[in-house]
Amino acid sequence: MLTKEFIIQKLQEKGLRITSQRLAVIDVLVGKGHLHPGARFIFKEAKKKCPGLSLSSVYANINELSRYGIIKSLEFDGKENRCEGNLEEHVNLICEHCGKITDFKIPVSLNQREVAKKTGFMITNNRLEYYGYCGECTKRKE
Amino acid sequence: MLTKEFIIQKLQEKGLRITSQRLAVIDVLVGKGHLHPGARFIFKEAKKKCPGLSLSSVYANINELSRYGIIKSLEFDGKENRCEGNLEEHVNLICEHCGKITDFKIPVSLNQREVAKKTGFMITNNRLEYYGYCGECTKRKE
DNA sequence: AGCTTAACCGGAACGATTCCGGATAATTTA
DNA sequence: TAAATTATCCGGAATCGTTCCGGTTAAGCT
Repeated sequence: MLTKEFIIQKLQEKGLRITSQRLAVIDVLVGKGHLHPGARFIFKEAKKKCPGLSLSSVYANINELSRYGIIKSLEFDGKENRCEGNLEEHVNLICEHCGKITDFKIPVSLNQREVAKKTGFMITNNRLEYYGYCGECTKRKE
Repeated sequence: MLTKEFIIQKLQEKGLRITSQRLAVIDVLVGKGHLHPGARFIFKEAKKKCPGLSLSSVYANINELSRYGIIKSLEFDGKENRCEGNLEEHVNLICEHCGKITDFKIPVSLNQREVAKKTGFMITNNRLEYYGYCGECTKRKE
């Protein structure tokens, strides 16, 4: 699981500064109950701890964390991007109704070597998503 | 494989009109050698056969075809969306260097019932992507 | 405490997509 | 095969998330 301490350590290794804005953003990213937050949500939440925070700084921080492989940024049809801290191979279950994103560990993962052998394609990253309706929204529908 | 005739038949079933603009767009979508075209590419190509074509019509057609499940629209980080006609479950191998998208049949697919049983999530659609470098771009790099 | 410069801010710019209202043409009906 | 209906088209304006910019602030080193 992604922790504040881990991120701070990583940032210091890279020589990046630990600013109050950055800490506020990180707090939201590692905060419980709100996995996969979008930029607007991070902005709104982080502003509580850091009132002067600007939206551009939120984006700058997301990009920086993403560049160093600390988080991953997922983007969706027109909608805003969502951040994710779980870097293990998994499938994202995305609810079309409420937007909630749940991680699902893959039982069998695609063999990257097999792909490389058959196609010559060298895999560096992945994005696996199933769209549909989460348990709660399925119940509510009935 | 997606054919022009198949699409036209589907459209007629749904009571949609067969216009010259629509045909030009479909021609690009089913055209050989250019799988996964983006809106701008479709616009540019389709304009050759239908000079008066507008970009908004291209988008309208993509949306219509997508709404009826004839094609799928994939979108990427800031970049433009890409259309795909292969609706069977597969992984898209996306080259970070040249942007080429190759389909890769999945040997073992995730069991949807298993997901539903464990999480209550009802899958309706999926998006499976591996990012990296295609064979040609890997060679070129060396 | 002073220096360097990464990080910040606000607002303007960007780019893909959508929305609009009037014009056009595909299809149906007589 | 002409008239009627209305889906589709067009061009341009609007939208919206994200990025870029130039000037300012403050983190971290000496």
